[in-house]
Amino acid sequence: MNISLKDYISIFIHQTDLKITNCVKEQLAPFNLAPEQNLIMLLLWERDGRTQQELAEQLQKDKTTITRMLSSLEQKGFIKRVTETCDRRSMRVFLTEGGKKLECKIIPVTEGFHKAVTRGITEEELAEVRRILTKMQKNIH
Amino acid sequence: MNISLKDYISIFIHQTDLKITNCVKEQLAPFNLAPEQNLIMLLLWERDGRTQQELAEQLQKDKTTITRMLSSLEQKGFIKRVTETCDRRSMRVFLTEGGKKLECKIIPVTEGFHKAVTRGITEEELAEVRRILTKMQKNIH
DNA sequence: ATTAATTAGTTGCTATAGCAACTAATTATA
DNA sequence: TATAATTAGTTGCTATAGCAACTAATTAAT
Repeated sequence: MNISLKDYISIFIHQTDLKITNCVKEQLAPFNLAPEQNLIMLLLWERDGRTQQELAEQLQKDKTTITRMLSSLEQKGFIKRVTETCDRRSMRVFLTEGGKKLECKIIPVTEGFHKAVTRGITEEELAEVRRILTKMQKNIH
Repeated sequence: MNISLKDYISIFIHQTDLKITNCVKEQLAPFNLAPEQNLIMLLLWERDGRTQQELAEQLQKDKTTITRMLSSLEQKGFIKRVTETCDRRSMRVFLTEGGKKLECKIIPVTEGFHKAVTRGITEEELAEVRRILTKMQKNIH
């Protein structure tokens, strides 16, 4: 990697993220789940029946991205969408049986990955990274 | 954002990256340049005539991604691709006049963004973030 | 009550991002 | 030299990611 590019912390963060995402992708592939789809499933395993709007807020993503991720998860048979009767604009997202069964297989993978990625890194160091990244996030707002 | 999701440092890094990328995207939009396309241009402004293979290595990206980014940059008229005579499998990427003219407009934007994102963050803190992120990158290999 | 504004979700567009499979060209090997 | 292996790049596929523009439904304002 070129030195002038590496000097930009933004690019360094971006490339770290890419590597992490690729690794997660690989580990989730056997379960037919993509990394971001997994985040939706994590929220639904905690509590399903959320609206798409709620999912978009919790994941801080555009609603169009959520629509498409849910379409994919629906096609895979992990979730179903039900129109809310009291507000017919809203869609509530529920787990299917297949979606529910996935939980006990995926959680160990997710936890295992987190342990692997933070190996040899102290809680203080993680807190420091969080603190500085938070500062960067605030700087661009 | 949900607490259990926020606890995963990978997700926190991912969301930081998304915010940064969106901000860069906004600043580059007036110049008809996307964030990753800008990285290719940065490399070419430094030295053009690189092969696609070289660009892929320097940006640590898949060659398919590079092919498509270059197609887009070519369509926008910023670069041109020339088949290498001594090895007709290779393509050398050169700046067009339009691509060359872009440099003096873009560099201040890039530098300005870097200054903004690192405002109030010391060199030591940046080095610490780099050190810990590097550790994470190594952990997943 | 009618109109205006807002909200939830979808579709079209573009941009990243990588894997698998492919072509074409070059190099290595038998 | 003929074949095998490698290399550079492209195309098809899927997955993220967000903006603009849209529909449909609901709520607010006149």
